[in-house]
Order: sequence, then C-alpha cells, then structure tokens
Amino acid sequence: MRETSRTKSADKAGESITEAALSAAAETAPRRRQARGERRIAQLLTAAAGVFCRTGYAAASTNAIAREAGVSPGTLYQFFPNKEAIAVELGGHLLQRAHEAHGRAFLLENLDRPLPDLLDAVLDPVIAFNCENPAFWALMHGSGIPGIAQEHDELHVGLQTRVEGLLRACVTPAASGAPATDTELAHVAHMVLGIMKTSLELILASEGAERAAYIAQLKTVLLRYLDPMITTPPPH
Amino acid sequence: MRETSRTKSADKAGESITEAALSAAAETAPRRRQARGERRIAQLLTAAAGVFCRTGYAAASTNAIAREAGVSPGTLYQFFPNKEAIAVELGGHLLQRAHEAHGRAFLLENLDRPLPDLLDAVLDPVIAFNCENPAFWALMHGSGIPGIAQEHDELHVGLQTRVEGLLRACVTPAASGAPATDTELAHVAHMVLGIMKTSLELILASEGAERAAYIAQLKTVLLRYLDPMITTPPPH
Amino acid sequence: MRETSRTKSADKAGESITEAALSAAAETAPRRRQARGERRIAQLLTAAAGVFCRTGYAAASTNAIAREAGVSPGTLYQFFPNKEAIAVELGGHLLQRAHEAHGRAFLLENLDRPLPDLLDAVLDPVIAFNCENPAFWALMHGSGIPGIAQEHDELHVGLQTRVEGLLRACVTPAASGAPATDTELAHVAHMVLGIMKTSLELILASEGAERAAYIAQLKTVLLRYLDPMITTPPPH
Amino acid sequence: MRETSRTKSADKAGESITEAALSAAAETAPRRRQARGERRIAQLLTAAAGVFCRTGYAAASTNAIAREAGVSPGTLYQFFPNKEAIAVELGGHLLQRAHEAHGRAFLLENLDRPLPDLLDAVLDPVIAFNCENPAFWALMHGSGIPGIAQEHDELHVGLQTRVEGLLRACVTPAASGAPATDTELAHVAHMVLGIMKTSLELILASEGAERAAYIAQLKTVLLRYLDPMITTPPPH
DNA sequence: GATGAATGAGGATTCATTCAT
DNA sequence: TATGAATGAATCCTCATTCAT
Repeated sequence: MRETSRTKSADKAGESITEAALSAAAETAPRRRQARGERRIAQLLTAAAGVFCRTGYAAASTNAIAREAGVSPGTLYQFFPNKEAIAVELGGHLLQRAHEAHGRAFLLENLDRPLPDLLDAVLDPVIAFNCENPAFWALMHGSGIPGIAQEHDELHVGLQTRVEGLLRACVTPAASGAPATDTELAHVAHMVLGIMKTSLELILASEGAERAAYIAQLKTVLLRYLDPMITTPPPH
Repeated sequence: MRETSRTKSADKAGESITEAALSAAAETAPRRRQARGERRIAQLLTAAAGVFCRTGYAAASTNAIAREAGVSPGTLYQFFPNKEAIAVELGGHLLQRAHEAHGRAFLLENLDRPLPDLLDAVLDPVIAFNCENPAFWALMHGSGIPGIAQEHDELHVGLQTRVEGLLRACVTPAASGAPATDTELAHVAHMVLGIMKTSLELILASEGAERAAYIAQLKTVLLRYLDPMITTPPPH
Repeated sequence: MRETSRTKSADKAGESITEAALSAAAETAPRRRQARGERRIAQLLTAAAGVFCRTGYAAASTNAIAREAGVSPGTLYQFFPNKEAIAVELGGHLLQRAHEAHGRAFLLENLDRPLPDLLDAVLDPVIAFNCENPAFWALMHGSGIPGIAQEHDELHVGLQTRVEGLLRACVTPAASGAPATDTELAHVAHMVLGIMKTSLELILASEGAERAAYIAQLKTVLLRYLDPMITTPPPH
Repeated sequence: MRETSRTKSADKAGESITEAALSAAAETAPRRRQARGERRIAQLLTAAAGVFCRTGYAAASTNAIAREAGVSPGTLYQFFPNKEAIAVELGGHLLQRAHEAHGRAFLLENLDRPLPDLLDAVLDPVIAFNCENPAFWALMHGSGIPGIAQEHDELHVGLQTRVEGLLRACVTPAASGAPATDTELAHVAHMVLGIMKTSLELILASEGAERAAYIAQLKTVLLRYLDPMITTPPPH
C-alpha cells in the first residue's frame, strides 16, 4: 500500500549531459517544480531539526513538524513516508554537511602530530558542527530506546566506524597502554564515542566560558585516556 | 505543557517510625491497609521498573505498568498522581536501595587509599547496583528531553552532588591537574557522571567478558582523568 | 504492543460452582461491572450492525460505530482491538442467534419430506433471520475485497459447510442429476449459497408483495435446481 | 455525502464520426490533442480496471490509478471529475466492448433454438467477456453499498433491461411456469442476473476444470429455472 | 494539457487520566 | 480501596481533490 519513494534527486543525478543540454530552456519548468520540492524538503528537515531538538526524537510528532514547517500533514507525507524517514534523511543531510564543512579534519593527513594537536584538529570541528547543528545530538539519542533505535543506529555505527578507524591509525601498538586486539580497540572506540556524546550534551547545554570549560574537560579526558595508547614511554 | 502535581505517596513513604509507633495498638486495621498500600506501591514500582527497562521511560504507558502489576489503571492512580510521579518515586526507592546495599562504599572511610583502589571501592558497587537494577539507568535517560526531564533531574542533581562531594574530598589542591575553583570542580563532577552514564550504557548492553572489558575501560578512563588531580607529582 | 484481549465471558464461564455459591452476594458488584461491559458490547455490536448495513463493512468507520453507540472512540477500543474484531464478533453473535432461533430447522429430523417442504423448512427461517438481522448479509459482503475478506470467510466457510452437509444428506445418489463426486457436491453447495446470497439481496431490498415474490422465486430456483438431484425419475 | 458531477469525457467519447469528418482538414492539431486525450483516457481506464480488480472499487484510490497509469493525479482529474466518473466511464467502455465483441449473441436472431443452445449462445460470450475483463465484475460490486452504488446502478439497470428483454422474447406465455405479469418477469430477470453475478464470482475465482464445472452448474441452474417458462408441456 | 505539490478532513488507534460502582 | 469502563485529545497516516506552474 505504500509505494511512494522519492527519487527526485536521483533523476536529476542520472540526467545525461546531452539531454540536459538539449532541453536547457524547456527544463526550466520541471526544474522549478523540483526546486519547490527540494525547498519543501529542506524546510521540513529544518523544522524537524527544530522539533527534534526541542522535544527529542521520540516525542516529536509529524504533525508538529509539519506545523513548524508551515505546511499540512499531507504535504509532509508527500516527501517522507514516516517519521523515521525524516530522521534518517536529516541524519544523512547533517552528516553530509559535516563532511563538507569539516571533512578534511577527519581523514587526517597528519596523524603524526602530537596528540593534543590531533585532538584539537578532530574535536574542534566536531564540536563546532554540533553547536551549529544541535539536532545531530538529538538524533543520536533515539538509540537505546527499543523500536526507535534501528535506523538511527546507522548513524551510530557510522560514527563508531570512523572513530575506530582514526584510533587504529593513531595507536602505537608498542605503547604500553595500547589495545592489544581489534575487539579491545572497538571497546575503546565505543568509550571515546560515548565520552564525546555526554560531553556534547554538557557543551550544548552551556554557553560562553562554561562551554569552553567543558570543551577543555573533554579534551583533557580524551588526552589522558588515549595518550598511553599512543605515546611510547621513554626507556629509562 | 504537562501539568505535574507529584507528591502524595511520597509523604506516605516518608512516614517515620515514630509516627508508626504512636499508632501501634488501636490502628491495626488502618495499619494493615497502609501495609497493603505499601505492598501495592512496591508492586507498582517493580512493574514500572520492568516496563521502563523494556520500553524506556517515554514509551512506557501507565496502562502497561498497571497491567504488569496486575492491577487496574484506577488503582495505579490511587497511589500516583501521574506517570512522572511513578518515575520520581521509583528513582527515590532505587537510590535508597542503593544506599542500603552499597552505601558505605560511597561515604568513604578511606579516601586516602590509592586512586585505583578508591575507584574500585566506589565503582564496583555502583556498577553492581546498576546491573541489578537496570531501571536506574533507564530513568536517568528521561533527561535532556524537555517536558520529561524536570522531575528526573532531581535524580541527576542528587548524583551530581554526591560525585562532587566525593571529588572535593579526594582532590589534592596542590596537584598540578586539580580544579582550581568550585565551578571547575563541578564541571569535573559533571564529566565524571557523564562518563559513568555512557559507560553504564555499554556495560548494561553487554555481558560476560565484554562487560568486564567495558568495566575495565571505565576505570581506566576515570583513573587517567582523575589521577593528575589527586596525585602530586614527585619533586624530581 | 497490543496486549488487550477480552476474556470476560471466559472468566465467568470458568467460574466454579462452589466459588459462585460462596460469593453469591459479594459477586453482585463484579457481575454488575461485567454486566455494564456486556451491555456496552451489545450496544456496540448493535451500532456496528446498523453502520455495516447502512454503509457496508468496508466503508464503516470505527468512529462512526462509536458515535452510533453514543460512546467515545476509546470506549470502543476497550472492547475490540480493531474493526475486524467487531465484524467477527458480530458475525459470531448473529450466527449464534440464528442457531438459537431457527437451529432445529437446519439439522433436520425429516429430510425425507418432499423437497418443496424441505426448502420451506430450511429457507423460511433463514430468510426470516436475515430480514430481522440485515447486518448478516452486509457482513458476508466483506468477501471478495482483498485485505478485508479473511476473517469474514470464516462466516462463509461455516455456511458453506452447513449447506454442503444438508445437500449430502438430501441427495439421492441414484438420481440422474445427482453430483457424482464430493467436489461436484461442493460446487453445487457453492452455487446454492451464492443463489441464496443474491436472492437475499433482492429480498432485503424489497418489501411486502415484492419481497414475497422474490422469496417465491428463490424457492423456485432452488427447487428446480435441486429436484433432479433428489428425485429418482419413475421408470416408465 | 459525496457530490458527483460526472459526464464531461462522455461527450468526447460519444463524438460521432460525422463531427470528426467535419473538422478533418483544418483541425489536425486539435485532433491530435483529442487523440492524445483519448489515449490518456484509455490509459487511465485500463489502469483503473487493474486497480479495481486488485483492490475492489471501494479501496481503489485515485492516486493509485494515476500511478498505475503513469500520470500525475492532476492529469487524472483533467479527464474525470471524480472517482465515480472513472467507474462509470469504465463500465460504459466495457459494455461497449462487450457489444462489439459478442453483441450479436445477445440480440438473438434465433430465439427459437432449444433453450440449452440458447443459453450457450448467450452465456458463453458473457462468460468469455467477463474472464477477459474481470473489472466488469468488480464494478458491479459497488452496488448494495449506499453512497457508492448509484452510479454503478446504471450498469445494473442496463444489464437488467437487457436480460428482461431477452426473457420477454423467449418466454412462452402459454407455458405453465411462465411469469404472468411484467412485474413477475422483472423479478425473474433480477433473479437471473443475480445468479449470473454469483456464478461469475465463482467462475472468475477458479480455473481450468473447476471453472468449467462452475460454468456447467450455472447453465444447469438457469436451464432448470427457465425451462418451465419456455417449454409448453406436451398435452397428455 | 501535464505536473506534482498542497490541502485538510477523516480514519484507525493509543493513552494519560477520571469516575461510577 | 479496587475496579474497569469511559473519556477525548492526540498520534500517525491516507486520500479525494485543487491549484500554481
């Protein structure tokens, strides 16, 4: 009974250059229509971000999102088959935006920098992004609640993977505190992600000096936690 | 948006021994009724704990709790004015039970033990308690979600205070990494609490060796984070 | 997530005689409560019958049924988990009522009466019942429409079985027009049921003389259709 | 409750050859547009037939029809003012197609053939047509359900009229079982139509040998029902 | 003509909470 | 006290229909 599934952007993406060239003029109209749709989607995602931030994912209602976006419920459902889909799409958008804005920072060229620098290089963009897009944090909190979690876990898993990769690249196997196995490394990654999540909660809830203080604490925690895994103690 | 009006049963629960003693002889019947009431409350709170664990606080329905307790919804509302009140009372009970079971550990006699021992002494009971009463963690996760959070925050604030007290007692002001001000100390306490929360999520979600590994990681994180606040580096 | 399922009457049925005797007085109250429930159920079923008759099963809305019954939607859902359940229960009730009212007619003692008498004996009660309970016909018309049919088909299958049984008992194997195999007999039963269904549509839609005429036609059709299966032609 | 306003495309469909001829030369463009329109209508009706068959008339959604036809909902509404109109038009088309394909059979040249032959001559095309166009049967099942029925009843009435005509032509007034009045004849016609409808349900739902068996049963029923109205019993 | 976005009332269903018994 | 029926607003979602482009 549910057969809708937006393909919009896919169409556009699949549109061959020739075709595009041929119908330059004529396609203005369709494009405008699509543009309207895209705008609505953006509008809805923005609204959803707001509602998710204010009420959390679980308590957010599709009607509330539609209202916030200034459209009718029906319109929302023309673009998203259900609440989950909104969250998923929003997660994707945010992730992509994160990449575009601070992507370089993550796939570091210079992992051999001293850990404090490395932490700055990684955490600062992450924190900045989360402060600008607090919905991201809200989305990550669908997890743990059964029946809501599944889709969101893609988000989690994605982040988890990335953190794990970073760690794997940084860790000095010879270091005394380094995780010995892959499993152990995964545990460390989970811990790091968890620490970042809680810290972000504190960071997002505060401002100014306090926020700065929490940021500093986060860096301190991670620095002290990870340093023994990376720095080989000098032979005495 | 949701008008709370908690209390009521709290009084009853807080009823001091003295009061009870005063009405010893004549009040057998009423006392029995009160005893029955206590039993009902315990029954309901147990049921609530189960439901909160399974579905999370937000998704838990009062009807489900009543059903799990084997009573009618009306009966539930005879003891609790609303859903929040159940959570609050449950939080209180759990906290009290925690005290009774592992209370000594917290109000430490021996804060001058080396930090690893101290962490064991504090964390092991906490972890044990949370594993036995997973509802505790579930309850702490109403937070952050506006409209649900307020009442739960009493729980948070309580824990936060306690952690802060512990820290204050442990920290060596002369240590290089020690928080300089009360505010800073509060921040550290928040971080510690946050780290414990996330770690508990991982710990509760796993079993056996994995659980042990996460416990070890939690201790490692806190050890490394707090050590510089406590240990004065030896003058070289 | 759906755990409700009335058991009410089951409880009552399971209630042991001793218990019942012991609590004769005391059970008045509970019984009254149950009585209220039963009354509501009856009320809702009556309302449903009305709505099904007027709008057909598919177009009937639970809200409409509740409104017709003069209760809120929530009340309806306290007794029935969904629309289908109402139809099923109503079907059951009607069937039972049919049994109670005209049951003898069906399990005939005198199958050896001449066919016209037999048809009268069987059809008159059926027709009377359908005229008094036009919802029955409405219920049988959920069939054929995919996604609605399944539950109703129990009704169909039940009737089909009964008609088949009757036929099997009546048919004279030696008769020239008699169905040779069980499959053939089943086909005949399907036809007979179908003829009854369509005829009932006409009968229910008319009144007075016209209704009588349609009843006569129905009997004529069946008489002429079935007679050769029952009557052995006299050897000439 | 539902304001219908059918017609519109009917005119266009009924456009006589003369009219078309008049505007032969100059109206190439408009004609093309009209041709396109006809194609669209055909496309939509085909889609509607499919959807009606699969989901039944009531559950069919205009959006689903448009999707099946590969056009937008707006386009659908450019040709049909509402859902009912689609059904009506489809009914008309099917009827017309029936005429074109098997029309001769109906307006019989040889009503004086023996009844079995006559039934074959009439029913075989009807059955064939319904098997090829199962939507026809689906359409006839909007009836009986108030608020949906009215428009469809044109279909019914049409068929009813035709059956009545046939009967009137066949019946031997002198036959002992013949209907005495017009009203009676109308009743017989209704019965015959009803029998055909139910039988078609069984026929359409089965295949191969079973289908053949049901076809045979249908003929048997009608033969036995109608024979006494047509055959004058030999004077003894 | 065609598109597809937009509408908004309506449908089924749930749930915190109240009330009569 | 305990019950369970009752409430009604709110939830998610659908659909016939309209409208701007």
